[in-house]
Amino acid sequence: MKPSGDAKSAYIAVATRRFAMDGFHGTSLSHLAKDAGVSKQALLHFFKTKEALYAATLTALAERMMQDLIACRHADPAQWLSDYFTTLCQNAYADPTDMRLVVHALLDSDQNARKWPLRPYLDELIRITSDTSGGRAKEVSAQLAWVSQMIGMIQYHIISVPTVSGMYGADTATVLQVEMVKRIEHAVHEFCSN
Amino acid sequence: MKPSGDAKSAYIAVATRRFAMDGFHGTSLSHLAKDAGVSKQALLHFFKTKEALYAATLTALAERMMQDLIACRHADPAQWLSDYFTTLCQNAYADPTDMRLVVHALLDSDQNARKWPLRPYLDELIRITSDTSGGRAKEVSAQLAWVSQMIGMIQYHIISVPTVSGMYGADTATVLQVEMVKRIEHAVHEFCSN
DNA sequence: ATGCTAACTTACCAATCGGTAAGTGGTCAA
DNA sequence: TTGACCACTTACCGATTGGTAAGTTAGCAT
Repeated sequence: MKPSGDAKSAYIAVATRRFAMDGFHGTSLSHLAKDAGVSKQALLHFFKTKEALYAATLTALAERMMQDLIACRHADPAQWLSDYFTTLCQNAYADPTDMRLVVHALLDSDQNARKWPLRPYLDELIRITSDTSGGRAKEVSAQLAWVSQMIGMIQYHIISVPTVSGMYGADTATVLQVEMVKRIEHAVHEFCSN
Repeated sequence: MKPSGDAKSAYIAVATRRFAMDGFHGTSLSHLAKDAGVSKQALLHFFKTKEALYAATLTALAERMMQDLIACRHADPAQWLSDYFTTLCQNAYADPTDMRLVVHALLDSDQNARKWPLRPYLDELIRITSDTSGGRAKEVSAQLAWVSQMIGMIQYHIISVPTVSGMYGADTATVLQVEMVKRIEHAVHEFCSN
């Protein structure tokens, strides 16, 4: 028996890297096939269209994000958030793929916003936030705003690393990374103890 | 005499909108020509390649960003930053073009990072930040980190508006916008009076 | 009047795009 | 053994891509 699920998820992995690097329009089925070492139609056998493959990568991304969040679970919600955001940032330094994919998807999304798979992840983040002593004192919209701010500063920071490194040098970029993690911790602390 | 500069900047304006919407790879010369109401070769007459046109839009973008920043000049640097960041965000609600273009450029940039035209703008932002009472007490890397955080949260927030609107509804998105401006003001105040 | 140049146009190009059609070879249950 | 099915291949398709070549038209200095 051929390992059907394996091949499929292997294709998704390849597509994830490419879509994260070059975006939807910058990625062709030929490139993906070449990366995967198969013919273009091998991909189209599992995913009827390029859009379907893209959607599959976004779904897999959403599951990964949710798992990473749950993996950081902590009794103290403030500690949970602090751990999650800092590790999210640190991991992205080693591999910015997922962060880049999210931002690409945000820029693309008008057509796929309705079936956006990251909503459960966002809802969970808001729920944790509302459990903090600072979040309990605020309205839901304020919690959403804060979560949006945190995710925004991290993901934007990650995608700007190559540019910052090109503009100010690799050394400055490294120092910035250390400083950024400090700012994340500071932001969580400042929000949760308010 | 044909208005050479006018046509050229008109093409840049059209390209700016398209590139901001669909990114470099998602935009074709045919689409741009159609938008501008001329033939494809009219664009190639002024810009030898698609990349050259893209670079021109980024240069124009950088000048616009710098002008907007200078336009908010204020004797008190903290007030200057507060005014600038809030108006930047407010204007982007009406027209997110420039913010989208910056993010697209960040995702693209590996090849064009060396000649990135937004550096003077960033330098000026850092200079203003270092003039604040909070900035004076910190190292340069901390100022860069804070500026990066602020720009990141604003630009990411802007590009996520369609998605948030699709996920939580237009009403929630509107409330989020109001809340986000509050958070910007809060962040400036918190940093500058530290 | 003439020649030069800027600002275009139509015509055309090879390459690549996403996707279809029609097989091919292996594994499986019956 | 047979026949169905799965994972995949080669061959091919019209449409579109960025870009070249060769005009064409207008204004302007001489």
